[in-house]
Amino acid sequence: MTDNGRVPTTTPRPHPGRRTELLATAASVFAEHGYSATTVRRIADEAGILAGSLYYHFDSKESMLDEILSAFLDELWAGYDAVLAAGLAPRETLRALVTESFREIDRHRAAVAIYQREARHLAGHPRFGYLAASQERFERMWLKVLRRGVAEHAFRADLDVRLAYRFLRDTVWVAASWYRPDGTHGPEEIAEQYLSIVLEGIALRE
Amino acid sequence: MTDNGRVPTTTPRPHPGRRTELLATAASVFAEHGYSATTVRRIADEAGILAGSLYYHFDSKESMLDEILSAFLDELWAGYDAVLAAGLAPRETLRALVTESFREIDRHRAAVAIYQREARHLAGHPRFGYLAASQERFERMWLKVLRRGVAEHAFRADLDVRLAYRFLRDTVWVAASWYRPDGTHGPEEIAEQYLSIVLEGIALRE
Amino acid sequence: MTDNGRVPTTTPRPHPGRRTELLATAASVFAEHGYSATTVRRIADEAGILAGSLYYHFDSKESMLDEILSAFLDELWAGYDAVLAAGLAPRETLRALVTESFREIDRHRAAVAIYQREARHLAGHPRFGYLAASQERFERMWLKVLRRGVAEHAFRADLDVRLAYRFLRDTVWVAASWYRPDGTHGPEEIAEQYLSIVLEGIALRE
Amino acid sequence: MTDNGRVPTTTPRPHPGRRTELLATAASVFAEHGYSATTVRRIADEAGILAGSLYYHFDSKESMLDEILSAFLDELWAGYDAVLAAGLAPRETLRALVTESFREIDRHRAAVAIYQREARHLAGHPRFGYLAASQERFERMWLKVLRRGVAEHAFRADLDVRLAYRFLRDTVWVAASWYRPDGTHGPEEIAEQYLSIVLEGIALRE
DNA sequence: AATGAATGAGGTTTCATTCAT
DNA sequence: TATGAATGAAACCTCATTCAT
Repeated sequence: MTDNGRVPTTTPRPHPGRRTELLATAASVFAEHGYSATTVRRIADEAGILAGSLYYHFDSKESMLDEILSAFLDELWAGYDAVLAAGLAPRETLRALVTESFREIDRHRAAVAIYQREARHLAGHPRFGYLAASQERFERMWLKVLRRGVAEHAFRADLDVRLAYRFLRDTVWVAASWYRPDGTHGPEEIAEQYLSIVLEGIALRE
Repeated sequence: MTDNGRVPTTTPRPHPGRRTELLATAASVFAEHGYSATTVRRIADEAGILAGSLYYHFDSKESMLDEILSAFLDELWAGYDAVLAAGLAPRETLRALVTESFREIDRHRAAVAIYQREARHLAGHPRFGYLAASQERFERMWLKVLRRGVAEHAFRADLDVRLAYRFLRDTVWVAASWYRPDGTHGPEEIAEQYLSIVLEGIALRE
Repeated sequence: MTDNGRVPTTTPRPHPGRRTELLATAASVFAEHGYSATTVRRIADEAGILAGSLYYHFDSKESMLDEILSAFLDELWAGYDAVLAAGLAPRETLRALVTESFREIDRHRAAVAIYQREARHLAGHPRFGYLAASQERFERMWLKVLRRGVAEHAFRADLDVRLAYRFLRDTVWVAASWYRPDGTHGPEEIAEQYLSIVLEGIALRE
Repeated sequence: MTDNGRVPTTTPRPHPGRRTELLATAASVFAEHGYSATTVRRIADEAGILAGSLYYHFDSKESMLDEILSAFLDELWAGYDAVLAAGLAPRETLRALVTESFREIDRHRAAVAIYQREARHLAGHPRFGYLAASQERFERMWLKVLRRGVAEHAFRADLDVRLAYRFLRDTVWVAASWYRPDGTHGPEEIAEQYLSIVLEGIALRE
């Protein structure tokens, strides 16, 4: 057990299946080129097999996407739920949620990048209805935290909570597009710096 | 009304630019569905012509994308250059750059959205080398402003300028994905609220 | 009147029409790239107009080809008929026919090249039935000359006339693909050298 | 009949080369209709598959052409090189080269016909640079043989070697357009008759 | 005579998917 | 599990042709 609970995803575990490896490959290609610009053949090439062989493991290209996104969201919400269940004060809740988000980026960078790029467009399809549901839940969660924070004088009274919500949402997830974990900073450190800007601003206080 | 039979120039001239119209159509479809998921036929449908007819005006789907992005970047940099030429103090420069960015989002929402989604992926292609160039110039510009601001005590001394740069960059452009100008707030007002968060933070100051 | 009756085709006569100029342009493009690889736009470009404008002058691309080929064949047969009407001996008839052929190559190089390339393929189409007719007439003409020449001891008794016919036919017309009149030799001189090889062979006689 | 259940190897093996079959089909269609008038669908029809299926085997229509021509030229030069390596006298070298050429026509009729029709036009494209190279090598080879023949009194002293070269070149290859091997004469016999005309001429010797 | 814009048919190519082996 | 070959739909693009101006 490591002290931060991180398990590098590159370690191939005993063998929960070729599927998992292939999904990781698919996710990384989707993340790099976008879902619709990614050909099934490209994924197969990257995995060292032929395109047709993927269909032994998956129904379709879409179902790979589906598995990637739903697995990611499941984990994400498990993390969020744990935070929310802790019953912290607004400011601490916000810190914990942001930190948890950066941990998810660290673990599922590819999935987060795919989510960022494709969610709006996919949310319309019935198969991906859970994306829209998740977005709404996400929004409710943040608005609630922010409103409580304003009410309890943790956040500025003049805060436009809807704007702040979008600000936080974008700010956090877009990081997936540049954050590379090989660096010296772990997700918690990055989160800390983000929070410093979000909470205190960049201007010098007089 | 004129005595030489010429129609007043305010009347829509023979075609100040069918191209321009078609590019706007293309941009809005690219923005909505993503470049590679957009079919040329969809653009044509939206424009009320047949798919093949687009090729009277453009070489290829890719060249439409190219024109959209390069026209946008040209305008964007014209705006930025005007701001930089004004020689304002760091804090005011930052305000002006952010405000200018929101104005560009207002004018070229589709182009900005496309840029957001596709730039990283495109920057590799030789044809889109100017995207990479623009990104570097963008980074240099922001880092310079932020560093000067720290040096001149406009911004916090402990600011991680690289992180703040990414923060600003993402924060500003991602707004293109949700900002809708039909609302009551113009780009300047949105910019003002963003700046308030970025500069002062969301936490209540004691 | 020149002493060989040649009129350079590049001289634009008083104005028998834009048609003639355009046909010359079309012929040269067809000759260079082949009929089906030639686009109507290419012809128009070469002529300095837009593709659609060609249709003011011609019904179709095919009708341009038709005019080019039929004009060529008309002139060719006028020349051959004059030779045949002269009632020369076989050997002199052959010389005259070959010489006349080289003159036609000189005047209608493009048309000859087109004919070479496309005749076999076109002869099937009803519209180009005259090509097949011309080919048959051509064959009959040559076989007659050769047979008479054998009978009258002008040509070798062991000559395979069908093979010799093909040999002559190919040999003469293929010259259109390399013969360039800018050189120092006129068509009559080239013909003379060809005839020397055809009649006497290249081997040294002991 | 074998005791290990394996089908005797004379039975069409799994696929010694579907590619090769398809190339033969493509070559025959290209030869008949010309490269650019040939549709990929026509080739596929002739092969009994769908047009798209060709792209499992080949990159493009152009790459089929490329393979056909380069395979042909490789074989052709292997044959010529064997002849040249034999170190025969000029007259015998010429006989052997012409005979070898007719053998190639016999084996690769389609490729030769395509070469005849398209080489000049293609030699410009970078991809087909080897065509130009081959043409130059061809020319050097023939000029050398002819010049040696003149010097060694095998051929007429007054021979215009450049003209004779073109004459031979055209004469030999154009035969591909009419020569059909189903006939009673093999390529060697046709070559013999050609050589008789080329060497001795058609005129009766007094 | 010529332009500018479009049509519509059809061409080449791509690609997710299938399936016998 | 995976391959090799193919399908079939649809994508991008080309091009001869039309037509109002």
